[in-house]
Amino acid sequence: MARAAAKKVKPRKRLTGDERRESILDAALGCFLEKGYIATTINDIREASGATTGSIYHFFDGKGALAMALLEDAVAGWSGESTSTSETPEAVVKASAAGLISWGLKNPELFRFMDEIRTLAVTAPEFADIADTLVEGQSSVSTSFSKFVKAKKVKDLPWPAAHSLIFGPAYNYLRLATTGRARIAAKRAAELFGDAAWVAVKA
Amino acid sequence: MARAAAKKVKPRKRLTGDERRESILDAALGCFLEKGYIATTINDIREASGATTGSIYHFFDGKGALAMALLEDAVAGWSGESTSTSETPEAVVKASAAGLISWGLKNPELFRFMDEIRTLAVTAPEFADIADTLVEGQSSVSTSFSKFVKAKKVKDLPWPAAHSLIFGPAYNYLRLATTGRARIAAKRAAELFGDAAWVAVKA
Amino acid sequence: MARAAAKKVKPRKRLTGDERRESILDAALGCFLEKGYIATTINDIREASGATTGSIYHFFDGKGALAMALLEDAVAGWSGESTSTSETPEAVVKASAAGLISWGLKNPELFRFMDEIRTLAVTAPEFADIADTLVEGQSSVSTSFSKFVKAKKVKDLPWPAAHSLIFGPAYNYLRLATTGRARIAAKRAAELFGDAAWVAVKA
Amino acid sequence: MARAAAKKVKPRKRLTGDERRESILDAALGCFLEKGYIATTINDIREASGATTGSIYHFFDGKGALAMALLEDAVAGWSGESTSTSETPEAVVKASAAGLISWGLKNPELFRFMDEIRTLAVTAPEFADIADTLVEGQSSVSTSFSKFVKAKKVKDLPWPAAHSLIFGPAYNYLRLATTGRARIAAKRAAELFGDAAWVAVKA
DNA sequence: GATGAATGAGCTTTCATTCAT
DNA sequence: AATGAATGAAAGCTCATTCAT
Repeated sequence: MARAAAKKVKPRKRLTGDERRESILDAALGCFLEKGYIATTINDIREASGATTGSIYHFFDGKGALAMALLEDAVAGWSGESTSTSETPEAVVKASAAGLISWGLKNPELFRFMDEIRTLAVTAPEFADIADTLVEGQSSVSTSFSKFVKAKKVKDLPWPAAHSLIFGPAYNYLRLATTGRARIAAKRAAELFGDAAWVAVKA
Repeated sequence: MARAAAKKVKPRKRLTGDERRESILDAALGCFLEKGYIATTINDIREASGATTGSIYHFFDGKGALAMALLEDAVAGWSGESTSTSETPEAVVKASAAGLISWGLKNPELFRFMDEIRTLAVTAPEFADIADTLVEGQSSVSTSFSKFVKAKKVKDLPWPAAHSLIFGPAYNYLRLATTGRARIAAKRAAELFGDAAWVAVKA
Repeated sequence: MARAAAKKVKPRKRLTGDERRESILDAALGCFLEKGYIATTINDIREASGATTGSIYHFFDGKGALAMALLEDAVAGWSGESTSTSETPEAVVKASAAGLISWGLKNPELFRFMDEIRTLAVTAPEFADIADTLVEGQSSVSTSFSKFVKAKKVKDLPWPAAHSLIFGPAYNYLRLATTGRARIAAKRAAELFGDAAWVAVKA
Repeated sequence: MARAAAKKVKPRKRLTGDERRESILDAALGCFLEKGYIATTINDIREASGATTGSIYHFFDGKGALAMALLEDAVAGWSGESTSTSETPEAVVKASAAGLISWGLKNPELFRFMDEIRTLAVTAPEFADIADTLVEGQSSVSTSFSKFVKAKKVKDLPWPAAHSLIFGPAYNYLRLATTGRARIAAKRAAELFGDAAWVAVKA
């Protein structure tokens, strides 16, 4: 007896290797941003990218590897935002906090994604490598800060404490803002938390 | 149709409802702290508690309900730690930040658990109810802060911003400390972040 | 640390054995009618009756036994409805079909319940005993029909065929009516299907 | 976090998608007929088909979807059997009832399956969509009947009543026959119930 | 009689990953 | 390089039934 035929497969566009790789990355990013890393399945990425399961595994070592590839870009983007034109302690500190705010408010879903991975990294071994970066952000500020301490421009604080004073408020605010619990104009927020960071650590 | 009749069973220690309930909660807490909420399975809790699957579901509606029961305790503990003896703006603000630090350093695993659930709450509907509490902490400080604003004792900031300035550094520090990235004496840390909180928001 | 106390138990009204038995039967009937036999759990009955699980099993041998107890009453009710005052072939046949309609439209949920059990009885051994009754209804009509055949008052049909001609339309109509697919005035429907039954089998 | 990597597996016969799909459908049908839809588990189907759980879910959305796929075939078979060569009222009505009988006696297990699902559909939401079709059968007869009413060829009855008079006896008889309670030669039965249907509704 | 905690096999379903084609 | 069928352990959860108290 005739049965409903298996569902028709839509012909797939032929892409070069690099294009396919990119399209998978894009799709993965979209999925991770939209529904979170955990809730995203390989199948979601397959559907969003138009690639096949096998293809995804041909290019990447799995869900974790996809996340890692994307995180590196994300961290780089955040880094770029935080660069100050001047090298004075005040400028560097302010730019660090303000940059985090600017970047986070511009990329709220990316921020949430990073926050999620950061949390997972505490227990998931696959993210152990990137955990430090996610928790502490770019390390260049750490280096600068040591110099400022020696120059007595800022309080003599261990880096974790300084990091918390500089980035903590901004990070906290982004958590509120990216989950719809706060909304100040981005510019004002960047200024506010930049100033606060400097007040908190200046000598 | 009918489920297979129960087979002969090895007799199990008979506990009263409350005892069993407690033993399940304790086991769940242990598992969540050890391997994280997501990685913990009902089976883990079953083994750790000595209860059976059915018993766990007899007392709780599932993994989420267990987490919720535990979180209420956690929030209560944090709340208790943050009470100041005085009601002056300075005392309240300092106690809030210092209390979070004290509680978190005393209960590092509980803090990590809270932090994990807070992140999950962004996407997991089962934690939507408690999300606000986890993100913003006790709301009483929010009320007090409004009064301080009217009395011109603190800066006129929207609560999300103020919350970030007061709790952000402490929260950030706890994240570093509870994952082995920082270690200052608890007392000094509480003082440091209490003072910083006050400096950040005072008028 | 204090935990939410186990939920308070509302004091239970003390009933005599017979009262308790009745209350369980009533609750079971209500549940079966409302959500169907399969979808009803012992827990549903427990909640609806106010009895405890143990109590239910003290009085009945399980879900199946509860259904059987109720079915006997149901069948009796149906039987009662179908009795004709006269014993003429026409009166008996008409009363049989009309009685089924009257009873079914008066007890639509009970009809659905019986229909459900009848279907289950095909594969579920626990209902094998009652299967015949559920499929064929009261057997007294069968006996009468044989006599009518001998008296040449009705067609000479094997009982299954006669049963189908007499009860089939009514049964079919009840299936439509009790699932919201038909609605004729009960009286008219009883007449209609009574007449049709007689036309179908009369010699 | 990550699911345990797949272990080494025993190689399984490789089938094309369609072959595997068919083998699963066949196995499901066999199980449903043998033990009933409700009593059949995915595991039963897995064992009967030789597919793995994952494979079954790869092709179908679950037990309900399997039943639906099979039902479509069943309804189609029934429909095909009921087509009359002539379009006169008498031919159409007779063919409808006789066709149901013929199809049902040829596919007794399929009829039982349909009957089971029809009953379940009353309460099971997953079958709500197909419920009407299962209860009322093919709708084309309904359309024809309206025309016959207008042409005064048949009694002026609402469709549910007409449906019951036409199909009710046949349906009832099939229920008896497919559960071993009746056995008339198929041809005679088709004639008998075809004639009865026409007598019941002709003007 | 009455209680309700305890049982645990069994259910449906998910999904990261593999690998024959 | 690409495909997608196949894998199968493991997850969360259900529920008729038992039995110590």
